[in-house]
Amino acid sequence: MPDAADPAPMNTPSRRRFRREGEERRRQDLIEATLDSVAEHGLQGASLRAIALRAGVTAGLIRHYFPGKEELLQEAYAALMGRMTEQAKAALVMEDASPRQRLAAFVTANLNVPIIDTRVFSLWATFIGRASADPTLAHVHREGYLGFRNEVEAVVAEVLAAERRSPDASQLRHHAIAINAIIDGLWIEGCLAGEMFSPGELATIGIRTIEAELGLAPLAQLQEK
Amino acid sequence: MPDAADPAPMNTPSRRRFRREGEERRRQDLIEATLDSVAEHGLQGASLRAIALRAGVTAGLIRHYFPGKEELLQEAYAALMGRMTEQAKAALVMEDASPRQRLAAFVTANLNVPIIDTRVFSLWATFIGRASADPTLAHVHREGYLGFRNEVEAVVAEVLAAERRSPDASQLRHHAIAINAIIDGLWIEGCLAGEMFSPGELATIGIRTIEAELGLAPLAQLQEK
DNA sequence: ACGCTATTTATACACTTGCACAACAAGCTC
DNA sequence: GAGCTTGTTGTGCAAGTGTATAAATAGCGT
Repeated sequence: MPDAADPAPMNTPSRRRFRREGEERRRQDLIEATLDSVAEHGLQGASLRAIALRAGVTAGLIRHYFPGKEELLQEAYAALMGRMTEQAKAALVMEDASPRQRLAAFVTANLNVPIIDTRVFSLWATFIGRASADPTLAHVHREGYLGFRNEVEAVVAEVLAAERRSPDASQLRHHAIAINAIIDGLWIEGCLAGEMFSPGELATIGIRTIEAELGLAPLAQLQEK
Repeated sequence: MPDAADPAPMNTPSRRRFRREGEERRRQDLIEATLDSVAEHGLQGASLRAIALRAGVTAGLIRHYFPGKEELLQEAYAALMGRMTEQAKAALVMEDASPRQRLAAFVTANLNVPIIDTRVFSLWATFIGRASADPTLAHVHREGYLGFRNEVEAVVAEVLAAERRSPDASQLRHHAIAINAIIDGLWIEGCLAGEMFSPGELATIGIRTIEAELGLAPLAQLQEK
């Protein structure tokens, strides 16, 4: 049986065809391929060859864009964190909404797809497990965490102000820490055991718990039409 | 310069000295060495040779106690989870304590050393990052999580019963989910940024938030003498 | 004191890994 | 279209990986 896949068997240097992509495009593709590899097989499975295969290039090219594997992983983590916090904050920009509605929307957004997602959780856990040993990863995390918490603190301040309450800085900080913990904890439960919860259940629990934490009368039913 | 480190250079088969340990002892040592390796350098750094070096044996021995690396890692994770839930539950066995005191003690125990610990967190995150891809790890986690949540639910039921309140199963479940999330979330914050909180602060926040969630009057100050 | 056996070491092997470097060609500039 | 830059490929290498297996010895039963 002749080999139909190679019609010209003689003198085949047959180097692989390729296209030159813009630098930014290539870097993003490589970072995305890195995140996919890490999510599927962990840091162990994220070899340069596996990443390159996924990105549709050969392994050597990676060294042309990144000094080494470590830097690629760090940039990938930074990109992941950036996307996560960006999505979370996007839920806060609502015109013509009361602070309380914005807080509820924020919680709901954080406790549903696409933020509740096993792939993202897998990535988050894998990277953060190395944060205590890798100062660069630790720094990236710290930035994202503080940004998130400050965002929470700002909304909480608005909500309480709308209720004619004026908490001091310490109380505000405690509220933000607690609310952050509630969202994080429910997010983890949802990512790890999503099928144990009915749709929207986690968001409902989150809103109720946060309202209790802030001492707000639970008027959740009134908002439903 | 003569080699002072080898006083008998001729005929030195010089096989390494060793002691035979009991099976259980060796297995535990290997598991501990595995956890240490994973905590320090992640799953990538946990090579059989690194683990064996830490355990004071040679790499080949591992295959005498475990079918392969994967099984060793699974048993290590199971051992870790077992230890964590055991420590957590230990805080619940208190004689002559009101349900509410037991709940507070449970929260306090979970939000202080040794449960708040960067090494344990690093291990937890590393393993759980692989749980969505490895059914065995996922099962180990699920067991531990449900055990923990049921424990929480039981204490909550006692606390509410002592308050002459009789929640239905759904309310109880929601309380348990929320409280579990609060503890998990604060645990993560403490592990990742312990120096941002004063001693006992997380436990205080946790207790206050949980009491608000359960609708209990905050009599925390009264318990302080 | 002497085997016996199971624990332990040591070595070998096939394979993967990250990185270095030379060869090549895609596509812009003139 | 010729020439040049540089993005991209392919190959090579030393180090490290998990696993297999043979050789050695520690420590028990007798």
